[in-house]
Parts: sequence; C-alpha cells; structure tokens
Amino acid sequence: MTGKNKQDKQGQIEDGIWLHCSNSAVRRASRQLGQLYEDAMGDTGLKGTQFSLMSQIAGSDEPTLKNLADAMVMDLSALGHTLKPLIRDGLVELVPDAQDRRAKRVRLTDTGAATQLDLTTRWQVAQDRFDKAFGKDKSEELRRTLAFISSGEFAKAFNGNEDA
Amino acid sequence: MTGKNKQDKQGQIEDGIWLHCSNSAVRRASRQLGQLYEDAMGDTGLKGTQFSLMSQIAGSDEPTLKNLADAMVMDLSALGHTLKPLIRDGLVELVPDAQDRRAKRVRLTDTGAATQLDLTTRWQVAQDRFDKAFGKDKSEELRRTLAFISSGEFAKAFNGNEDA
DNA sequence: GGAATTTGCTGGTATATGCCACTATATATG
DNA sequence: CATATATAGTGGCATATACCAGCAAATTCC
Repeated sequence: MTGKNKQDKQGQIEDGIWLHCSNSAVRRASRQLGQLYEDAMGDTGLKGTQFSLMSQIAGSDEPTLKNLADAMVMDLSALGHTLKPLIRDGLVELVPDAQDRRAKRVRLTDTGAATQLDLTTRWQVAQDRFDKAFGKDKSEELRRTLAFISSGEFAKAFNGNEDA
Repeated sequence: MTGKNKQDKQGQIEDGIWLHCSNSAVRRASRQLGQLYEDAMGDTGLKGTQFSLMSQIAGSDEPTLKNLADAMVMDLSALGHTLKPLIRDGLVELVPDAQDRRAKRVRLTDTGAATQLDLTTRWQVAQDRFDKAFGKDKSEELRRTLAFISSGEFAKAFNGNEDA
C-alpha cells in the first residue's frame, strides 16, 4: 500500500495531500510565502506576521484587542501573545479604553510607526515580485478570494448556515 | 493619520492589509481554515497539521525527513519538531536508511495508519463542506493555484530567475 | 438594585514553524 | 587516501497560534 506518489526526474513529489485538502494547500502556500517575503524584507529583525500586524494597526483607528483579533481572524489570546514581543521592543503599546474599562486599545508608538513605514518600503518590493511572478490581476483576485474565505459569511456557509 | 478603515454597520472592518499583501491574505485564510477544519474533525485530539502530515506520509513511499520536508514546503528542523508529538504518541516512527546512514525514513505505525484512515473520514466531511461553500470547481482550481505558488518554480520566478 | 450572563483580557500549556549552531555521514577534489 | 565541501538530522531558542481556565467589568433580567 505504500509508494503511490509519482516523482519526476528530479525526484520531486508530484501528488500530495495539498491537491485534495484546501486547508493543507493554504498552509503549505503560507509557509512558502512566509519564506519568500521574509527573505525580501531581510535584516530588520521583524517577521512578516509582525509587519502584517503593525500595518493593520497603522491602518485602523486604535482598535481594541478584540477588534484587531477579529479583523486578523486571529484568536484573541493568540493576538495577545503575538503582540508581546512588539510591546517589549517598544513598537506597540496598549492603552486602556476610556469608556469600557475591560477593553484595551492598541496603537503604534512613534518608533513603531516609523518602523512600520520602513517595513512598508521593503514589503512593497516583495509584493511587487509576487505580482510580477503571479500576474497583477490574478494576484488581486487571489487576495479577494482569500478574503472571502476568511470572512464570517464563508464560515457560516461552511458550517451549514444554520440561521438562514 | 489614524482611522482610515471604513467599517460597516456591524463595526466590521472592511479594508485591511490582507487586501494588499498576498502573504497576509494567505496567512489569514490559513487561520480561518485551520479553525473550520479543526472544528469539523473534532474530538480525535489531533490537529489539521498532523492530519496533513500523516496523510502525506501515508501517500509516500517511506520518505526521508528531507523528502517529506521538501514536499510539505517545510523547514527540515520544523518538520522534526512537528513530528515529535506524533512519534511520542506512537503514530509515526523513524527508521534509519539502509544505504545512507545520515538519512532517516518516516513511516506510520500500524496505529498511525489506522488513525490516519479514521481522520480521513472526518476530514472528508470538512472538505465536502468547503467544496459546497466555495464551489467544487473553484475549489480545485484554488488548490492548483496554491500548489503553483508553493512550487520551486514560483520561488525562482519570485526571486528573479537568476539562472535563466 | 442585585443576581445571572456576557464580554474583554491574561496566563498556562501545547503544537507549528523558522533560524542557527553543531554532529555525523557522504561525496568531491587534489 | 586525506582533506574540503555538501548533505541529513538534532537541539536550542524565538515567534505564531490555539484552547482553556480564570478574572474583572459591563450588560441583562427579574
């Protein structure tokens, strides 16, 4: 029962779970893009994820942790943990909300904002490479597709639309 | 400069880095699908990633760690770490290669093979839901697209095709 | 207004994943 | 053959990400 995968002359495996499982396919692609973008961003010491997070913060109006977690489709506690290094390094700060004393709002420090701008320049290089390699129109369409898959609407459809 | 995101009536953020950055978009979708598939797989105590890995092992001919890492587009040491819980729980085992004493081959134990079959049944439910929610044809096309993005060919194109 | 419920966050624990340094083996080179 | 280099894995460390239990503040319900 073993040994079902065809391999080409270079020994590359040509079939795999990623051709049958959308979850595996997306995770595999995220590992690849993680590598490619990280390489292109280079020496700043910051990760692609940290850039994503800081950019989302920069583009939002001092979101609460919950707001940000929802937007990133991320578990709230995972977000908290992921922000810790950024807070420790003085790039991000949490300020208590004036109205709701449970909530904390996230914002970039001055250093954080400057760093985010710098990262954006470097990131644009990577994104341009992606667009060139993949096709600019297809690239945008892919991002829209992935945003749909990431939406609550899609989650509802996936789970059978119990309410509708 | 703060406060650029439009929000709809439910306070949902409508713009975000994921509409501009393919890397962020893919990672965000992988978090969403991670959730959806995990929910559908349920109580087995195993993660989607572990299912992917075990399925890839099941469909290969006792790959070496390197083979498997390449196929999964995963760092070799990351693969080693990820396999540890599966080895600890007796689902996977590593056997030294007869020819190359550096290499170790990965295979499922009997328990592992049985578990993988069981997981496949559960996984199919999730994949069917995905296909239904997203469209079966589009689903397959998406997986092929993501496989292309995950390929060495794409990495080369991304990095400017220095050799060609 | 006080109890019950919901909501926002934190801390602990576990897996996922990558980089680097190191070891051992294999291969190439003079 | 001896050395130089390349390859396969391991272990340590750091971040990414999720679940759960717990806490405190807000909201709902009687």
